[in-house]
Amino acid sequence: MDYKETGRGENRCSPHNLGIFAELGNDFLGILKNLESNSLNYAAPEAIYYAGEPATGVYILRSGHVKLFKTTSAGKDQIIRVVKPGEIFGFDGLVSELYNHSAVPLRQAEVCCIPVASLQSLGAHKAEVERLIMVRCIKELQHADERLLELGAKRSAERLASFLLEWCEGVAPDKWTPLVLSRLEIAQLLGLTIETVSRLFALWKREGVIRELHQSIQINDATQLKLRSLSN
Amino acid sequence: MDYKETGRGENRCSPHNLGIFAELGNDFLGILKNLESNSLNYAAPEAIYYAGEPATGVYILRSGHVKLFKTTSAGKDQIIRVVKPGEIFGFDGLVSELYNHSAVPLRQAEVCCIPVASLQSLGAHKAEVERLIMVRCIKELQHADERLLELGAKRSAERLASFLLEWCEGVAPDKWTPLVLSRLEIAQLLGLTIETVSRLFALWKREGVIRELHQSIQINDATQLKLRSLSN
DNA sequence: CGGCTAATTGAGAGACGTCAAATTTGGTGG
DNA sequence: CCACCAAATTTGACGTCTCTCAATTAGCCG
Repeated sequence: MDYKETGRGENRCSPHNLGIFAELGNDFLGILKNLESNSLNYAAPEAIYYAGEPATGVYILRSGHVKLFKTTSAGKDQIIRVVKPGEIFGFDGLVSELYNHSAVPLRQAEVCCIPVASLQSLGAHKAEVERLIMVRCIKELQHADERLLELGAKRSAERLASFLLEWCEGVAPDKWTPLVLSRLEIAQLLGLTIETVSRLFALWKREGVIRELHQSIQINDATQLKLRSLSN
Repeated sequence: MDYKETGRGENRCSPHNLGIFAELGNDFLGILKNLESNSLNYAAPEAIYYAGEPATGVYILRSGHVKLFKTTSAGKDQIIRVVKPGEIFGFDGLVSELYNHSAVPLRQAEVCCIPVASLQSLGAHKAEVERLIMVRCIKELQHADERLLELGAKRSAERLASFLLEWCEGVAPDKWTPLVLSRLEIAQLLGLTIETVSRLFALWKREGVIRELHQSIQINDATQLKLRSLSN
């Protein structure tokens, strides 16, 4: 499969796998199909959009992962959120002219792009969509609250432990979870440096709390990790 | 005026000064008046709601300030947001059972409480309200993004400088702005300690960048402060 | 196998936190 | 108006967590 810029498919989004909008039922899916929504493929280093660009589209992630981040005046990145398949992102355009953050795939991402203009012309279904977006927003706000607590009130080990637990949430203890983020990206997410993240990984691997193979991780001792995610 | 618990007025909210909902026009204000929305007064140490309580109401702040915060397992507070008059807060109930954070007035707060149940029975106006809440949410999400950048990627001086600039935003350079937060609360907002905040204040006052009198501050050298809010 | 990038590891420095004491502030009652 | 008290703030000395800088190793792809 070719995910280069030139290889990006510009097809209609199929009604399947539309994540949040699936709740709207097939009625809506039909409508959405008639919108000029495009399915787009992105590879790792290329941006879906940059902070400050005109916010023309709302995106649904269909596969892969997307990191949303802001950049300091010194060029330091802070990852705001990692988007998982089925989730929506980039809805700044519903409120403001420009995107508030940048969006880049972690490795690869297949997204469905819905122009903001299309959402305005939904007629009877507009309210439903706005309700769904409202619900999604509130949930994200709650998630942001949690992240603010992490960054503002916790130490490095607590942050990393929380992150790993969340990342591997719902995975069987003996199963491997692909760690799509590099050390740098984990550091940028947790407000730390590559080195501190690396040291904690090394320590916990030596202690047998976690395991890592290729690009995947496994939580060996969840109890211990939960312990370390708590402020003592 | 008595803001003690016992002195809390339980009147209907007048249609004036309803902040975000004002956009809905008088039509809606009439409807809102018919809802069982209560005007409530709170004084500093008493909570409007606590994290984990059933999220039964949505609030509009009519006067004063409210801090929204989460508490660590170690009892450390992180202030998520400071609510200003006209703003809405506590809309977790539209999505989840329980409040996700706690809400306490900084000094005093007059709020309008709208039961979630009432919002559900708005009929034709429900969509309008949900749209307004969606818009508000997106804006708050953008604000949260900025705060995450502050906490994750900036040093103490940069955080405090940004905060002061935002707090005094739109105030004439020779006017005083009431600093409603204590040193502790500023520290809890910025993810620092009382002492570091105090030291920075002392330094900047010595340098003549800011001034402080009673509980009010004034930015003497905005250029210098902006300089210090940027990552170097 | 070479060459590049990511990750690891070590040593040292610095920013911020912690602890404790001194000082100021604001409110209260004489 | 002043004295007094409790709480908030300031200030200092010190500790430590995390960053910084640098060198080494591991992983990956042609």
